[in-house]
Amino acid sequence: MTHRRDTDVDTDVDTDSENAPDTGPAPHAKVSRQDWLDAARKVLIEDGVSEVKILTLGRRLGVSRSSFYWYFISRQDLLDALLADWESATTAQLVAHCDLPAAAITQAVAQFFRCFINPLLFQQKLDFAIREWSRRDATVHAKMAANDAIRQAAIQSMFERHGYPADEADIRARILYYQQIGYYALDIDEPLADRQGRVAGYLYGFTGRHPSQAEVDEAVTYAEKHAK
Amino acid sequence: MTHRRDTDVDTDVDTDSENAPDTGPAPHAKVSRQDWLDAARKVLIEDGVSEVKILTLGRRLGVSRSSFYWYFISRQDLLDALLADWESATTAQLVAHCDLPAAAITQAVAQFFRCFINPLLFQQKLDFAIREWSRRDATVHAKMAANDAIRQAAIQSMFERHGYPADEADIRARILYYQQIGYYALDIDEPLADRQGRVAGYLYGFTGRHPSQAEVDEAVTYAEKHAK
DNA sequence: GGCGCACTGGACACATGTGTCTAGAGTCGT
DNA sequence: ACGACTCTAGACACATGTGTCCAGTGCGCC
Repeated sequence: MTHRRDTDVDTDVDTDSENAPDTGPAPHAKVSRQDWLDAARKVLIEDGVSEVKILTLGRRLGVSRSSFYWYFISRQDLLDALLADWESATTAQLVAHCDLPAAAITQAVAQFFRCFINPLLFQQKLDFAIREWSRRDATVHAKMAANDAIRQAAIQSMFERHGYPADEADIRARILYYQQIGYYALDIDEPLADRQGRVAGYLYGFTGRHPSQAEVDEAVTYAEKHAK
Repeated sequence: MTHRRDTDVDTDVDTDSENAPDTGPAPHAKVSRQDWLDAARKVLIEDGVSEVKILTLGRRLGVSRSSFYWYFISRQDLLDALLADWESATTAQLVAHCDLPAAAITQAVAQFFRCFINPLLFQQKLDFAIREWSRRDATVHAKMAANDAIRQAAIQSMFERHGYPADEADIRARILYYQQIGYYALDIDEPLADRQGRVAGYLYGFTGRHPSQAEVDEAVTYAEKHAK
C-alpha cells in the first residue's frame, strides 16, 4: 500500500503516545504527527477551528501538504485528535482544584480561582476555543456539555462540603462557574493589579462570607507569581 | 456610472426603512438591500461571520451574486452595515432596563434579567455572534469593549442607587454581567422550569438579599410569558 | 550495495469563495 | 415608443482550500 501507515485505532494495542514503541519515526522525517497536532492546536486557539487548514499549517511547518496525509487520514481526523487531547487534560484539573482541602469556603474558592489565573493548570484558551467550536458541531457540543456538568457538580459539592445546603450550593456553583466563563468570553484586557484589587470583593460576592486577610494575601501573591 | 447606486449614508435624511421616500426600489427588483442584510444577519447569528458568504446568501435568496454588488460595494461593506445595525440597537435596551425604577435591588435585578429572558428586548444571539466576531477583528473588538463598559457601568449604578458602596457595586455588577454572558456562552439547553426554580436563589446570590415572594412570582410569570 | 520502508514534494482534479465586466430585462417619464 | 434608469444573470479571472496519485529521497538492515 502506498501511503498512510496502518496505525488506525483498531489493530495494535495502546498506540497512545507519538513514540510508537517499536517502529518510531524515520530519522529523516521533517515533521512528526505531534508537530502537526501542536501547530493545529495553536491555530485552533488563536483563530478558531475554521482556520485550522492543512495548507496553512503545512506552510507554517515548512512542509508540503502531502506529508499531512501520511499522519492523518483527513482534516477531520486531525480535529478528532485535537478534541481527544483536550478532553483528556482539562476537566480533571478543574475538579482536582475543587477537591483540594480548605479551612473555609473562601479559601476553597480562592484555590478554585487558581485554575483561571495560572494558564499552566488549566488551558483556558484551549477550553474556550473548543467551546466556540462546540457551538457548530453536535459531537463537540455533547462532549463539552458533559464536561461542563462534571465541573459544575464538583463546584457544587465544594460548597456543600463547607456547609451550604444543596440548592444554595447549586446556585452558587452556577454563578461562580458561569461567571468565570463569562469573564473569559468578554475577552477583557485589564491589568493584573485591577484583578487583584477585586479578590476580596469577589470572594465575598461568590460565597456571602468575608475572606480573612491571610486568604486575600495568599490569592494576591499567587496571582503575582503565576498569572500569564 | 455602471453599478452601485450612490445611496451612501450621507445624502438623504432618514433613509431608514427599506421604502426610501422618493427614489425607492424599482418594482421589478427581486430582492432589496434589506433582504441581503436580514439574510446575512441570520447567518451571522447561526453560523458566525466566517459563514457570511455572498455566494450562499445569493443562493438562499434565489438571486445571483452579481445583484449583491449593486447594493454593497463588497463583503466588508455588508459586514460594516451589520455591525452598525447591532450597535444602534442593543446596549441602549440593556441600559434602559438597568435604569427602570425599582423598590428594592432584588426587583431591579429581576427587571434586568428580563433582557436575557425576552429575546425581543435584547437580541442576545446577535450580541453573542458579534462578540465572537470581535475576538478576531480589532475594530469590532473595540466597539464591543466600549459597549461592555457602558453596560457594566449601568449595572453598577443600579446597585449604587440601592445603597451598595461603589466598590461592592462594581464587583456585583461584574459578577452579574459576566455571569449572564457566561451562561449564554455555555450554550446550555435546559427547560424553562429549571431556570424558574432558581430565580429566588439567583436573586439572593447576586444581591446578598432575599427577594420577596411577590418579586419571585413576578419574575416567574414574566418568564412564562416572554421566554423564547 | 542494494532492497524496502518511512516520509515528502509536486502535479492533477475539483470545490467554493471573491470581485469585475457586460449584456441585457423590466419599468417609468415624457 | 423610446430612452433613461434600476436591477439581474452569466461569463471571466483569480485565490484558496481539500484530497489523490505517483515519483521520488534518505535511512536502516540484510
